[in-house]
Amino acid sequence: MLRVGDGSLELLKGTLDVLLLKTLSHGPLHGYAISRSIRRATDEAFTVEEGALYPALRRLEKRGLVEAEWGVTDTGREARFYRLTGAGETELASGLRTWHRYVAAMARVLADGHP
Amino acid sequence: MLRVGDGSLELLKGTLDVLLLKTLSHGPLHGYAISRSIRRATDEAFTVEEGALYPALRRLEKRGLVEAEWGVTDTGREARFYRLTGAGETELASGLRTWHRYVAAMARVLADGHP
DNA sequence: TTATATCCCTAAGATTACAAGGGATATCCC
DNA sequence: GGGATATCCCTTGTAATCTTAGGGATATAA
Repeated sequence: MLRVGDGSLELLKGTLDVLLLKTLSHGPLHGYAISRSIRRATDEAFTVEEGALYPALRRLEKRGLVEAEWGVTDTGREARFYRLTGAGETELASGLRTWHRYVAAMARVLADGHP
Repeated sequence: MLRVGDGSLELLKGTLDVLLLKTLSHGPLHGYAISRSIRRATDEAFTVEEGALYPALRRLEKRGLVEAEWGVTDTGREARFYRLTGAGETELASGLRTWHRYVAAMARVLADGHP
């Protein structure tokens, strides 16, 4: 679970979607910028690999949670910008609730004295 | 991610081990009792399916984190009792730290205003 | 005798992350 | 000019681990 070399954690399968949706909730970003944003926000704890990122963005697009559009970055490069849709916002809210419930449930088990 | 019918959550792949180790840290239990303990502690939020539970216990056993032994339950039934080993305690401590770092990293992304 | 709870287990299927590639361009520095 | 680095896109293969869906057996209560 823990990667030894750097201090980065493996992503738990199922949490990437909400990370992406949340990151896009501040405004459209291209894949590379999304990855950078998450890496910086978590102080390198989360590094979103490209092999996870792009398939995940495709999944979200297919589900109608994000929309993609080609554009040009600040640095003058072609890039695909992803934008959160209305359905994406709804899913984000749901995902946040689910995550918080998950953390609460974990806390109940991991707290001492539940048997 | 969310199962609609009941209020139970799908387990994120990778969190089951620490749940099991923690549950066993209070003393030896057999599989069925472990499952029941977690279900009750989380107020039904987590239901550990048998198809996940037994393979997970085998993995932990193979890694030397738990030891198994046949015994008899309070109700007079044969059951395999799992006991946390020293290595299991160490792994539990490590798993707890990892989980807390994970939650903290998630929180930094999911909090408003990180871009 | 039927249902429910208690106990064990496996096999197939799906999902989803990582690893490891490939490709292209801009910019900085020597 | 040339090389390294950062910026951008993507796919394929692999591994891990969960859910679903079974199978089997016994005790007890209705």
